[in-house]
Amino acid sequence: MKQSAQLLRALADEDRLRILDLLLQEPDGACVCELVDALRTPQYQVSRQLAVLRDASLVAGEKRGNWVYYRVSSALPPLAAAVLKALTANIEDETVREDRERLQRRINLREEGACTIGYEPKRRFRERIPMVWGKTRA
Amino acid sequence: MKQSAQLLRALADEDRLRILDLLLQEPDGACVCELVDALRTPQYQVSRQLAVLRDASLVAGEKRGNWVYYRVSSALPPLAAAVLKALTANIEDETVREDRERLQRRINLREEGACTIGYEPKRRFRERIPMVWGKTRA
DNA sequence: AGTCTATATGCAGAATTCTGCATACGCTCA
DNA sequence: TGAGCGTATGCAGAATTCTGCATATAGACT
Repeated sequence: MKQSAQLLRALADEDRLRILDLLLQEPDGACVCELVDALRTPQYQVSRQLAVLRDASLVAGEKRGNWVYYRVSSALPPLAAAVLKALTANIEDETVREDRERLQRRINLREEGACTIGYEPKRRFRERIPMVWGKTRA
Repeated sequence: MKQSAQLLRALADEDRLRILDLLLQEPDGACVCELVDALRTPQYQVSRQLAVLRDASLVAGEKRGNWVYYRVSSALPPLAAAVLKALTANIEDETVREDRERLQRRINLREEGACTIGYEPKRRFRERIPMVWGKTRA
């Protein structure tokens, strides 16, 4: 019961729900800068909410080069699964729609399946990124 | 999305989950003093948590004489219904079991379906309580 | 009328959470 | 090695929530 309350607490935040919704759209993961762009929320906020979700075992992050790709945990507690299912069921939400659109646009900018651009000011494409989905170190 | 977060927020508390669990056991309602006894939590706390649940439209209260009987709202938002269903599904919880037992014992003390005793110190039975489920005034 | 009883709530101080900034960390590339 | 980048986090002040007490309110009895 106490655990359930804690779990619900981790879920009971609009930003975190938006993040989870986005990650559910991208089962293979999305990196933080992609989420930042989609949510239009400061990077440190997104990182913090991800930390909360991570502590609750709702998401997992994997580092690939400079980027960290997050995805929804494969084995969600039943309660969390029920919540997310019920959540994504009724989508008349403007915010959600826009978030998803922005994420999709951002995902389309990937090169060979990997994020290659960062944040606004310096946003320039790089040619040739050695690591693509694989580990960095040989 | 924002509404969902608010709803989850109302649910994300152990005491409130315990209350909801108890009220789900007693579809016809339980009065505050019965909940207080079952939860072994100060009366003002129970009243406050009930107020939170009431504000979230998760429970409804009806006054009968001095007593107020609460029950789970008949038309729960789908998200809340999903949460409560998932919650009451896995019951290996010691706390929940004890809560339910205490409530059941307390319910058994009712006379003609109505609560007739109050709180610990003065707990004495009264004979003849004019209002039973019905309105007080003739 | 006055008293008693069940429930609700105002309030102040404690505790927790939120917010934004600045910066730390780890990695990559020159 | 040093600069640059994506990400994480320490920190301080603001804001919110929690806690317990005391009391208010409404109804029911004498």
